[in-house]
Amino acid sequence: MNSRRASPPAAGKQTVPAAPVASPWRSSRERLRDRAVKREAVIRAAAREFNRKGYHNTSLDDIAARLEVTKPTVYYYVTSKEQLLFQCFVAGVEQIRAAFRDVRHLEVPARERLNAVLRHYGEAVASEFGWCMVRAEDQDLSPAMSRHIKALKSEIDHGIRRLIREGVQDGSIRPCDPKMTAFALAGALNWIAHWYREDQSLTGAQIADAFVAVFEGGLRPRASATPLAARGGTRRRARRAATALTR
Amino acid sequence: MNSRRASPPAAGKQTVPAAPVASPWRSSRERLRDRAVKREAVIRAAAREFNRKGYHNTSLDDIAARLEVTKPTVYYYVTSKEQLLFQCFVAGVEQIRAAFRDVRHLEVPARERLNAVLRHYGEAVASEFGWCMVRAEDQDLSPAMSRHIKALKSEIDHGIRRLIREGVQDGSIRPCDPKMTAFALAGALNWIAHWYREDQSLTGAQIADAFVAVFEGGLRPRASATPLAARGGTRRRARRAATALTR
DNA sequence: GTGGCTCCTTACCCGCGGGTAGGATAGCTA
DNA sequence: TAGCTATCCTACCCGCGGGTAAGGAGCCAC
Repeated sequence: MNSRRASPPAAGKQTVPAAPVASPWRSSRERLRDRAVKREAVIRAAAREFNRKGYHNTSLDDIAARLEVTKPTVYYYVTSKEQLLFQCFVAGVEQIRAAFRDVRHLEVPARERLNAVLRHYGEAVASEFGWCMVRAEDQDLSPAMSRHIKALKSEIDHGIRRLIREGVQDGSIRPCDPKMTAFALAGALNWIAHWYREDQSLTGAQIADAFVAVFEGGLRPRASATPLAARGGTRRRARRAATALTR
Repeated sequence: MNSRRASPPAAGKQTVPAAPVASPWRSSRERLRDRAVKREAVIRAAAREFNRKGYHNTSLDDIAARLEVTKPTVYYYVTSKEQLLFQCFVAGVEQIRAAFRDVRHLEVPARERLNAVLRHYGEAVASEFGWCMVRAEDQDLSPAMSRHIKALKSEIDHGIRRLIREGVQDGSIRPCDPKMTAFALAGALNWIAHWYREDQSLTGAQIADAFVAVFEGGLRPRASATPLAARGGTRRRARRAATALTR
């Protein structure tokens, strides 16, 4: 089930999106014949295209063209477009489930475990499967698959809530509403899939780190100042207009 | 340009989604004839359908059926499906722009102004235009409209960053990276559009309030405890397994 | 009452894209 | 050499849905 480690030939990282992704069919002469590898390549290619153009704007001809094969070949490895999306989703979500498993037995406060999960979460969302994982709409899927996906999402959601509750109990997280807090955290991370592009300067992990820092510390200053966000805090203002648009 | 205040007849809030939305064509006899009102009704109906089924899964026949008219009638008020999405987007984003205008001249610390904006932001995302505003993909739009939408989104993004910078300067917000912080905040709020349904218990404003509380305080406890998220914080753990799944 | 305008209809076009039918080719087995 | 299977192809089907053509019913001006 988790044989998703073996990546295809990988002909070096190419930032030019026009170039075809590393494809097992590359030299039509000496074709490899490992079915699983090819099937995986199909799923990866689909993920990339969905990522670039969205599910509905990607045709199976597009995906096939990327792999330098024809549409029926894609259908040889996959039964429908819907299943393709589903597989991409599962590939992405599996990374997050793995993160939960990894921290489950760490002997550190819950907040640190939560942070570790969120970091992997961010990486997964920034990965090539991020789009599919995050934006697979249940309206695009059959009821059965929709249920399946909802269950997986719910599992992750409740995993985060549980870590939050544990953190509140062991004192590493300040008291809060686990449900809404989980929504806020997951939402911020999910949203990465909407703006992140691989050719960006930051990696998924770096973004996740930055977000975790924001979540941990909060906006309000730690030291002293503004005792209760009280009324007349007008003082420091005034030089506002001057500094507004500079840098 | 901002004549978007006048809402149609509004025959009471109906939670049953099957029932048609309040429609000016309701009684086919005495039809109103104010063009702007009808056009607006078309846009609202489109927003509702996009919200329910997504852009690509909504046909113009669906929208027309909701209004109890035929497809060409819809085309009488709108030139294309794309424009429909764009109008929904603008309607939503205008609420947020209004929030920025409202706080611009308040004489309070920047953090409070930011909070006010985020509250309105959350309300807008939870509104009927939330889906369109947040999930309108530029891949679905012509280059021209895509540019337009990007510009509006960028304006909002930079508005948030500016408030954060000002907050850091006036001391109401602890030092942070404005860009990443803005991404985290906006992402969490945008994500509301993915899970919020109108028939839910919480209103958009309540959700936004809860999120703002999380952002402000942060996860780390305020008082004492865990000086620097240091190493061996294993102590309080142990009763973990017992309390994990209770409540 | 006639021309013209607004608004909405029925009936249609047509391309895109998911999905399939029915072979070819290549390699393995014997 | 024949035969079988795995893999990939060319050629096709067909429904959905965006968008249009053309006309008819009400209404107003003169």
